[in-house]
Amino acid sequence: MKINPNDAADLSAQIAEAIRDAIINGQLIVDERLPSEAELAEQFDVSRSTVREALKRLAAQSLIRTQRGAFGGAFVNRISFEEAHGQQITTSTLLLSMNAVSFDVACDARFAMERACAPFAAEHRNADHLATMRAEIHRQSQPGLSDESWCASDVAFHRALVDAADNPVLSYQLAGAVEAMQPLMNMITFTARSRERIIELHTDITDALEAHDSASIEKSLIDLSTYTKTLGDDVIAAKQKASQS
Amino acid sequence: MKINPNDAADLSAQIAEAIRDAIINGQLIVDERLPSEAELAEQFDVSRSTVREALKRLAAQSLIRTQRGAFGGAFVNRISFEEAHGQQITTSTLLLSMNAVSFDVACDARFAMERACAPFAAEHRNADHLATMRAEIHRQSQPGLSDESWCASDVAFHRALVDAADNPVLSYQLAGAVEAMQPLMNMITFTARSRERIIELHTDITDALEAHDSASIEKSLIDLSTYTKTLGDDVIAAKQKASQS
DNA sequence: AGACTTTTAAATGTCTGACAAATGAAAATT
DNA sequence: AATTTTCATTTGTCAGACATTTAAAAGTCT
Repeated sequence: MKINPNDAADLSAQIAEAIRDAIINGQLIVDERLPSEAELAEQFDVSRSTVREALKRLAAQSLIRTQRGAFGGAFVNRISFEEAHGQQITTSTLLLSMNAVSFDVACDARFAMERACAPFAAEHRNADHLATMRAEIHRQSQPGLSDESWCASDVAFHRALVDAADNPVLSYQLAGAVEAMQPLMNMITFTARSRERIIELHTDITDALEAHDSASIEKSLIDLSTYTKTLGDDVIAAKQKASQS
Repeated sequence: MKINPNDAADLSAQIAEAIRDAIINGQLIVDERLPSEAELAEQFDVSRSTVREALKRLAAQSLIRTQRGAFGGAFVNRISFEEAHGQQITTSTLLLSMNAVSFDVACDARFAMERACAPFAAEHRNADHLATMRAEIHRQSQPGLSDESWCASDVAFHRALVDAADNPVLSYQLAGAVEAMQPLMNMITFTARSRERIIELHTDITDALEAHDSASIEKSLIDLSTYTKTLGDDVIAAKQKASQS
């Protein structure tokens, strides 16, 4: 095996790419052991350090795992939903925080995706989902709840709604997206009155879910989206006013 | 700066995590230069190789970029939608291929998310989007189109629909999800008759988009999803029959 | 024979020191 | 003033060494 020499990138990046390709197109299958670092170094005709840097790149993407000791080595990793989820959140969170995404755009995207799972949630929801959601609503109605706890409960509520769709692919994609947008959502300071309104909508959503009424879920989610955007606009307006004075 | 010594993980992983945290919580801002490898080695009290492995981990996630030469170094990278998109596709593709996701589940998820952007697409679509979609439909109706070209055109069509929503966050999330599921979709062998039916639905979608008719877009997408699942079931049934004989 | 301990080989993790290559600033030259 | 050269800095790569971990293999004891 030899690396394309006319490619300008670093050797370690090229080697990482070569191995990544081999994994993606199935030349290396799950749990298969890669050659040892020394062997790879010989095959690619580079030093062991360079091979190691390449392997660390792959490890950072959960494509491989390494094990020390005899009969250890680097193995193709079966990436789990949890790992993928974690990576998606890191990437998406940074993407949003670094690219000046407006609150409205993020809000639209978040609730649009959530709405997508309404029909499935309405069909597959079980008692556990409903219980979780009602428990979170109860928590949200506690007086003196801190902003962090409020937000955490909000995430848990929506997470339960997404999970009710009983589709791991949908859960993975949506939960990642929703969680990544949380920092943006946290810009909002929730007053007692706005909390009350949101709890109202959460209750509507849960009731509709219990009644298998997909259309009502979607309607309430649209209302929630609109209301959240209003709150966001207020915050922005207040900020602008503060900066002017 | 010192690393928690009671943590069992590799030093390079710990250092990568420490720097990643610093980036995520804003202690390091975009385009800021990190200390040189030698300085980091001193700060963390490890060798330069270990620091380098940590930096390669971060580079693999597009969190930093490096530049050689005097006044070069590692800089906090402003992750772009393209980069994030690419990473999401790699992760999601592997996740799906390695975890035995059923065709129906993937199909449901894919079309559910696409449906989510229908209202926005209906509102924001412009002539370019419609032109792209009609061009792809035209391509799809060419006789003798190879399976690869057909699939590529299908992706381009749906990509245009997603982009019509004019929401970069939605585009990023959905395009990534749709693209990641493409390998699963490619299991299907599209006969002339099934292509005809899909083109019909694509035309319906485009017409509805032109008419700003969100409900009809959603309805056609549901039909398309149902029909695609039928095709998938046929393939699976044919496979089972083949394996039995 | 079977259970336990010790040895050992193989692999990753880390460190040191060196040199190559790139790169932009500063100095020297025209 | 413009151009060229020098130079210091930094990443990229290499070679070799040792530490640590690990499971198989060999040895030992009951």
